[in-house]
Amino acid sequence: MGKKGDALRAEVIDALERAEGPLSAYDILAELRGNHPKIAPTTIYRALAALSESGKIHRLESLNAYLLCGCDEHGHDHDAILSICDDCGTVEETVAPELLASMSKVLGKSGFEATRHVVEIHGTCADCGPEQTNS
Amino acid sequence: MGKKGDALRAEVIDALERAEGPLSAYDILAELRGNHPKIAPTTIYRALAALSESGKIHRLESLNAYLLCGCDEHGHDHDAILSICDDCGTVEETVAPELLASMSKVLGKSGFEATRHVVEIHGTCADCGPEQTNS
DNA sequence: TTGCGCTCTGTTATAGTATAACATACTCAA
DNA sequence: TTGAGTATGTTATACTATAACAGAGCGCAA
Repeated sequence: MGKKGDALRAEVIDALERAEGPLSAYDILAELRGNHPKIAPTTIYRALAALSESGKIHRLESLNAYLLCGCDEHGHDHDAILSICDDCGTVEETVAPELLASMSKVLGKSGFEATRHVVEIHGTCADCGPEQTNS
Repeated sequence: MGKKGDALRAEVIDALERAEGPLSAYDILAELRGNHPKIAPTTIYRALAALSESGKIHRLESLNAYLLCGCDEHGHDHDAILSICDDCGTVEETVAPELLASMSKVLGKSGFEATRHVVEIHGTCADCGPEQTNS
C-alpha cells in the first residue's frame, strides 16, 4: 500500500468529515480537484473501495453516495442500519446486529446464507417530523 | 392514464416475466426495442416508476435493477426483504412485516419515522451454497 | 547491482444509469 | 370548439462507474 494512496484516502475522509453527511463520488472528486486538479474518477472510486473494505465508510446504495462510518471499531467491513431523512438529507447509523441476525435467520430457513446486509430506511427524522410544520 | 401507457407497462411486465429475474432499465429497453425500435430511456423509466408506485415491481437499489413483485396483493407500493444470490443472480422476495416493523420501532426511539424500507441481503442461495462446490 | 515480478497508481476512454426540458397529442368537460 | 390538464414522445445531457492499458515504485533473488 503506497503512501500516495493513504494520503488520498485521508483526503477523502476529510472531505466526508467536512460535509457532515453523504457525498457522491463526484462530489468528492470536485472537492479533491482543489488539491489535485487532474484527479480522475477511477482514483476516487479506488479510494472509496479501499475505505469501504476497511469499514471506514459506508456506501448508500439507494442514494449512490458515501458516508463516513460513525462507529468506533474499524479495520473491518461491517453492516449497519442507515436511516435517511428524505427531507433534510441527514443520515443516521444504527447498529443493531440482532436485527440483522434475525433477518439472516429468516432467510436461512430456505438455505440462503447472508454475507452482506443493505438496510436503508427512508423517512423523516425527528427534526423534520410532521409536527414541526415549520415555514 | 392512456391506453398506450398501459400497453407499454404490460410489455415491461412481460419482459420481466420472461427474464425470471431482475433486469436493468436498459435491458428492458433493449427488449422493447423489438416492438418499438425508437423507444427512449425516458419512456422506460416512466413505465418503471408507474409500476413501482403501484407495487407491481420492486427496484433493487444495490443492483440498479428491477424485479417483478412476487406477491399477490397489488395496487399499492410495499416493502419486502430481497435476498440476492451473488453467485447465480437469483433474487427471492420475503415478506416479513414484523421485521420491518421492529426496525421502524428501533429507529422510532430517536424520533425517526420510516416510510420506505430498502432491505437487500446479499449472499449465496441454497443451490450455490458452499457445500455444492461444483466445477 | 541488476533484472524481474508484483502491486499500486495514473490516464484515457467508454459503458451504464437516470433525468431535464421542451414539444406534441390525447381526453374530458364547459 | 376550445381550452386546461395530463400523458406521451423526443432530444439532449447529466450523473455514476468501470475497463483497459501505461507507468512508477518496491522487494527480492541471482
